[in-house]
Amino acid sequence: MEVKLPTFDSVFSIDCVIFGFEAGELKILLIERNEEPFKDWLALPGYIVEQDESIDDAAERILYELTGLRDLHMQQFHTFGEVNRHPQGRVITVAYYALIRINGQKELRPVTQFARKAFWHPVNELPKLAFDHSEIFNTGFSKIRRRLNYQPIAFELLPEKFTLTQLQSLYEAILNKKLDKRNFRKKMLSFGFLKELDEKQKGVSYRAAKLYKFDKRKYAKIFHNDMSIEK
Amino acid sequence: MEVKLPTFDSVFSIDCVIFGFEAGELKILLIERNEEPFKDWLALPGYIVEQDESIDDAAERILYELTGLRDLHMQQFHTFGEVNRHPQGRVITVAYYALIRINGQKELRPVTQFARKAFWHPVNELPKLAFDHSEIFNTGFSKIRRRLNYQPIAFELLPEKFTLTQLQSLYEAILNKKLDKRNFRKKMLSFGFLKELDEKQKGVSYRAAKLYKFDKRKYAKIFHNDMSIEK
DNA sequence: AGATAGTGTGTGAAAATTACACCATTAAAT
DNA sequence: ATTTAATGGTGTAATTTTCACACACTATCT
Repeated sequence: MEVKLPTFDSVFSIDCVIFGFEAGELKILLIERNEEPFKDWLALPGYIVEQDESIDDAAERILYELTGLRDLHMQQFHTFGEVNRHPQGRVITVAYYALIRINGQKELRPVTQFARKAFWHPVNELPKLAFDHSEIFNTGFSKIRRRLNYQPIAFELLPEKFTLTQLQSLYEAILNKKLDKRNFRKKMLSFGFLKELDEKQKGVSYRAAKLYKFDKRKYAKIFHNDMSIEK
Repeated sequence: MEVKLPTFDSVFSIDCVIFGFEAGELKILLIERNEEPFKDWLALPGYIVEQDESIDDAAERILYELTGLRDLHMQQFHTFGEVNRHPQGRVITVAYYALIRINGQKELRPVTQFARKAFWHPVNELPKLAFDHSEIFNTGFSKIRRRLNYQPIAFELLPEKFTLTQLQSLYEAILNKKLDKRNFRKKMLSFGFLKELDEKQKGVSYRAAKLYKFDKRKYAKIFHNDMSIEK
């Protein structure tokens, strides 16, 4: 009964596409590799899965080790399994994405020697990346663009308190198109999950904008099941 | 320079959720296992990936070996990587789905001894399945339900020539809700990718319905980029 | 006091969605 | 020949959603 499974002489890894938003620009997290192959190249944070950890756990651990970032909600979006992805052998990779607030405080500090450094890079004008990481990035970017239409993922990229203009410019950055201000506000507010605060922006040299919060509880109530579908 | 990659002492596999539509019912393809563990249990068609084949190729091969079916367009939809999914060791599984016309002609005939037989089973009242296959099925089913809203996947389940009533009842089976006949027809026809044929249904004991075809070329023209998104 | 930069607001037209019911056609049964 | 059972096929009005569009207000800086 205790049959031993055949083993698979290959490597199983994780790559992470981590989106952030800063200064009106959408960015992703890259590392500078400190190991062959592709030493000195820029790459997505990624590494090998251990045998006794789930892939979700591995994704968290690996991102932490390479960038110092923790406790993000990462979601897998695709698995890359072509035969010749890696110059040294068969590697199968599950790609994850997350969206987070870029936060000056949280320093990006790799805790392994495998990455020399980690930093944010605008998604426009990405340089060539190691392996097939450009393809992985593109796949991930299309996924979140689509997901933006039916999931409240944008709020994970903004500070807790944000203005409607910030929210709009984030949508514009992800969708890569201009939106109409009045229609955007009307629609966002009509969802009913934005909570208007009694606070205003500070330190700006123009009329201060109202601040809003994303109200998870209301969101959950409103969209208990799904958003779309007609009769 | 030629660093050997560490090997991963684990198994990498594929499971397939194959949807078909027959007699007004949505069905999936199951096999009866002929090997431990879970010998004699019902399961999704699935097996181990070889080292020199891509995961997409593996999915095709495995489905063929277990069921005799070939040349479907399978798409991966999720990777299952919990540590204790398999009683005998670490197994990571990429799950694929496909939608196909069930066709009496094409016999389901496993070509390996690993499956005793393969057969279609209605998605309602699925029995307990081996491993975590029930969870895999559920995940896949939600995916296609969502994808139905923005991709023309339903046509893959119908014969080449179909009636609008058949199309509607398929939508109803997937979405698990009744739709309004007039609105459904109006909407479907308004897309402009259904080609009305000069033919009618035969062999029915009531008024014969017009037959339609899905016109891929027109579909591609109309939806070159994407369907949704507002301004 | 004036320049600057971004905030905040409403309406009307067009399009899409929804609700809703009856006659037409065919084959089989009588 | 007539009836029955089953499904095919069609239109309209009310409602909701989407879209296009422009200007006055406020805070700060000089």
